[in-house]
Amino acid sequence: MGKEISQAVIRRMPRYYRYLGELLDEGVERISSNELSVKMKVTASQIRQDLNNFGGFGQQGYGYNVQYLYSEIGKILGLEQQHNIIVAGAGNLGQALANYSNFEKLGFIIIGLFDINPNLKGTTVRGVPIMMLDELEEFATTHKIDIAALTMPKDTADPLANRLVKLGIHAIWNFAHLDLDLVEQDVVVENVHLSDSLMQLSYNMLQNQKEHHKEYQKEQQLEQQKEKKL
Amino acid sequence: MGKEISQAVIRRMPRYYRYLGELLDEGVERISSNELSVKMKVTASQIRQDLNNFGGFGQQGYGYNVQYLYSEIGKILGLEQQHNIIVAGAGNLGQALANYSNFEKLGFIIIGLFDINPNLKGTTVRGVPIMMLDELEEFATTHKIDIAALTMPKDTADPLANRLVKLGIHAIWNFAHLDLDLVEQDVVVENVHLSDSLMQLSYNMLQNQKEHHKEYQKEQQLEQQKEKKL
DNA sequence: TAGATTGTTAATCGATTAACAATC
DNA sequence: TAGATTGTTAATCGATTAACAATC
Repeated sequence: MGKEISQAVIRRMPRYYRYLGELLDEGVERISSNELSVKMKVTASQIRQDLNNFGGFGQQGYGYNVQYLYSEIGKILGLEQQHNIIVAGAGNLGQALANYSNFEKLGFIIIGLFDINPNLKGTTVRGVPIMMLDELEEFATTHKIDIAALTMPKDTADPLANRLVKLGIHAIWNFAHLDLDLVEQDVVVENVHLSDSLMQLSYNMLQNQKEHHKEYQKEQQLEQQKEKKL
Repeated sequence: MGKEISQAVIRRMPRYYRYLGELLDEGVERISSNELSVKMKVTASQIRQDLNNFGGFGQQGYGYNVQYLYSEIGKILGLEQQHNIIVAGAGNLGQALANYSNFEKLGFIIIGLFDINPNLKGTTVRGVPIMMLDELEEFATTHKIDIAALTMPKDTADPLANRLVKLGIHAIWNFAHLDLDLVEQDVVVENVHLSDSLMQLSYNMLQNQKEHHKEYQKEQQLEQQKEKKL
């Protein structure tokens, strides 16, 4: 019952949320799946199908109320509750995350950074304290931690992830370039593999170039044929 | 002819590449699709299908030569050529990218950071110079730029992206939280939307909790039934 | 040669799109 | 009421898995 909603659908929800947020800012009150589909460059059918996985948020003959739909998608994505995040690894990436104020607007609050570099001990990033990793257990007893972001080198990620899970953290935002090998089940992991993303870009660049080259060759052939005819 | 290979397949290629690299480091000489499928937690069928989009890299009765397959996938992903990257936005994220040495191992070299903050002018990150955005055009005439990473605030992303495209850069690695609106076609864009990723994590956390709650309730019911019987 | 394992075709499954009756 | 647009069912398309003949 309540068959699982596919991750393909889930991945699209934040994008809907973003567009609806923009419409809200622009003061738009209502929008039809068709209008939205044009803006977002997807089919209206997909929008309606996606939304109806979660319930009927629209009204025949009217469309969707932007404010209402926006807040409903927020609820679906769990944004009405605050999420406390710790970042394991206070290197550049970790500090970049702590500095990124947009997460806060969505209710994701970074409450602490952890590292092993003693030089960082006691310093802060945008008011967020950097602590030593061996203070983690103590910190966990006095703070509610919902999500741990892993931004440390990949060779230390596995044991640390398992240590975090033991502390009761069941959501990991993994920036380390490996697939975590977790002892315990039912931990939610979201991977951000930047080099994978870069390689995908690289592949698509290459394809793009190849297509160009083909087109160029075709043009050349046509020109040669023209010349022959003259 | 040569029907397009789906992005679903492309997205998996870097992961194959990563696992093969690890096997190579471990000195493993050959591997069957079945062995690899166990390691990677995918089906052997998928591995063979994916690879055969690009050609027959294996040998019946033997499997795949790790070294060979690794290098072939590297070629497919365009890793045998160097890619020069500039980063537009030398904030924390931009600097984090410049500091991340792993990209270099894959042939992605960050050759310059650009920002509008005059305090950053003349400074460097890991030897990479930070320049002012108005020096961009000049820099482009003297350097080959393959990829531009956008890490600046989203309201400046669109015009800058179009400015980059005009300079002949046709690959954009977009970290700004919007869908770029590009005037010119045939630009390859790879989006990294960190807040989207975080929202997906949030959704999955919520689902996970709900399932737990259900299981817990079931257990409670069972216990109550037991008690009644006694 | 016999055994193993690929490459590839066929079957299944899931996701997207189209169509339209329901209804505001 | 007539027009618009949803929610939903049906049709199509694509991706994944299974099966097996080809072949090393």
